[in-house]
Amino acid sequence: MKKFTKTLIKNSLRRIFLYRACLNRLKMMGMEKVFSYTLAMEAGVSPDQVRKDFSEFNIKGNKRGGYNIDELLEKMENIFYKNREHNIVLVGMGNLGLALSKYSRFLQRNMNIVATFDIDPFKQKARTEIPVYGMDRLKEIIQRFKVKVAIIAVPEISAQQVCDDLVKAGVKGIVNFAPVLLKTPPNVIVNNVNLCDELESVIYYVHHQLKIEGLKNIELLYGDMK
Amino acid sequence: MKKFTKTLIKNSLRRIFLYRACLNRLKMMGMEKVFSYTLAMEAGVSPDQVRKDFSEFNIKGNKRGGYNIDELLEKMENIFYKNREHNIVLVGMGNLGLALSKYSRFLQRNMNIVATFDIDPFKQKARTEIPVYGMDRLKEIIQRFKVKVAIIAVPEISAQQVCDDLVKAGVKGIVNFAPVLLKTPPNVIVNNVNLCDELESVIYYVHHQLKIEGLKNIELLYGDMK
DNA sequence: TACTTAATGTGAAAAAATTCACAAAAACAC
DNA sequence: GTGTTTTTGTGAATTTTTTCACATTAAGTA
Ligand SMILES: NC(=O)c1ccc[n+]([C@@H]2O[C@H](COP(=O)([O-])OP(=O)(O)OC[C@H]3O[C@@H](n4cnc5c(N)ncnc54)[C@H](O)[C@@H]3O)[C@@H](O)[C@H]2O)c1
Ligand SMILES: NC(=O)c1ccc[n+]([C@@H]2O[C@H](COP(=O)([O-])OP(=O)(O)OC[C@H]3O[C@@H](n4cnc5c(N)ncnc54)[C@H](O)[C@@H]3O)[C@@H](O)[C@H]2O)c1
Repeated sequence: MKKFTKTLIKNSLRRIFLYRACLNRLKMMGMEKVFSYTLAMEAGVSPDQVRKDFSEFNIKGNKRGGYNIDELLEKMENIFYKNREHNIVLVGMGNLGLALSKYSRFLQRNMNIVATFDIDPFKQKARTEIPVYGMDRLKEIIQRFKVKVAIIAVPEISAQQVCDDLVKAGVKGIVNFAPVLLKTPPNVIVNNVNLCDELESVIYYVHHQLKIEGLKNIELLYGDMK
Repeated sequence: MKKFTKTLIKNSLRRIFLYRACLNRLKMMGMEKVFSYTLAMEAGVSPDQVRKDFSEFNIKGNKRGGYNIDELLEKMENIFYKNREHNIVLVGMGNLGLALSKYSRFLQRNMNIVATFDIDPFKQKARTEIPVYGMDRLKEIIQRFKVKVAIIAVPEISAQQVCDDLVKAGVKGIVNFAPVLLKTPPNVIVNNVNLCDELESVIYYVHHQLKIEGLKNIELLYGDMK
């Protein structure tokens, strides 16, 4: 039986995002070029991995000269279709939605939240500059702005309904913050962000690490018994 | 050269979180047991994968009888050390920090934000019930509550400094929302959550999908030319 | 110009993750 | 109780990802 999944995000693409973040930082620090070694150090991967990833996306550098940071960044922007503007909508203007709507980095990266929606659009209107609409205008506005990607920040219980409405209105990609797995047609991409899981996975590793450290201490006490 | 990374989160563990979310939902829908097939459908993976993952974490079911949902959930809680309470701190009470501090699901899952910190602790004090302290009390409170895990929601520019302070105070795991890669000693786990990247990766896939669909249409127009 | 050095880029090898395939166990049927 | 069916659990096979290794290229040097 084949996999059912459709939300898989390739490791190499994930790392391209990572490299870009590193490059931006290195650039800010005044650097103009990098070697795979430098970037690898910065990103926490191996230099081979960096070169292999670049190879996959057909990014070329200069033999012995490394990579020009600006050129790299530009190539990456192309990968992300960054030249174009992307219109986004956000559904659910509660605590999280409000924070996201104020997040300026989205715009810095050409992702423009053109409208937000809430079942109760009057609640947050005063606290934000982005328009807040009722759900009845979802389809109209998504189509007007040719929106293809949406953020869901409504309670768990409403998420699937909102998702269905978005898909009906023509949305093809969703970042979902509600802790449910959304059901969508196969041509609609969903990226679930589950902050509880992120926190819990850290707790998991911390406890394991502590356990391992504890065991090491025991070993130190009793010596190597192998 | 070996990898430098230390923030890798194993796929199988990620999926255990996924399975738990699915199981909770299935339970809510009134189900009491599942087969690997059912859970796989729900989680969007293959049944083999489910069984293999369970095998890795030494979770056993009943031949021909599938798995009892409650037992599964309990075993998973053990994996996550869920029986214990986990004290967490949150640094940075801006837009995102405020939303996170109000997120009730953390507590539902035994993760208790015992205190929050901000360079300007008076700003948000009125808007939240969790105490907001100045950075001068970080070490004291972390040690008093035996906090091992922290959330960073401060601006990019301050994140490394805050991270260093947390590590000095004894924190062993960090969920970082600032879009920078933090440098930590090897025994400190960092999980970076980059919401821009999550959004951009969806945009990437949507555009590729659209491109592929476009190509398919061209193929349909011209027939199979192989 | 020729020689040395330092980096990339990519097939090949190794490792890791996933899928296959089937023996073993349990439930059910008669 | 015997036979059939269904599902688990896990080694083996396969696929994917990562790492290795080195030929290739460019820069520096004398
Ligand atoms: N607050 C956080 O920090 C946080 C963190 C991670 C995940 N989440 C998740 O994000 C979602 C929102 O969390 P929140 O804390 O902002 O909750 P919230 O209750 O503050 O906000 C939810 C908003 O959605 C609106 N809403 C409800 N039903 C709707 C519908 N059918 N259509 C349109 N809008 C609707 C509500 O009016 C409200 O404004 C939840 O699923 C939550 O689990 C929140
Ligand atoms: N707002 C969002 O939705 C969002 C989304 C993704 C990521 N982020 C990231 O999360 C971080 C916070 O975002 P925000 O929108 O909440 O920003 P914000 O400016 O609203 O909040 C930052 C808070 O950190 C505090 N702070 C600044 N320096 C500090 C220091 N040295 N020690 C302690 N506290 C300090 C400030 O007083 C402020 O309250 C940023 O790094 C941002 O990139 C935010």
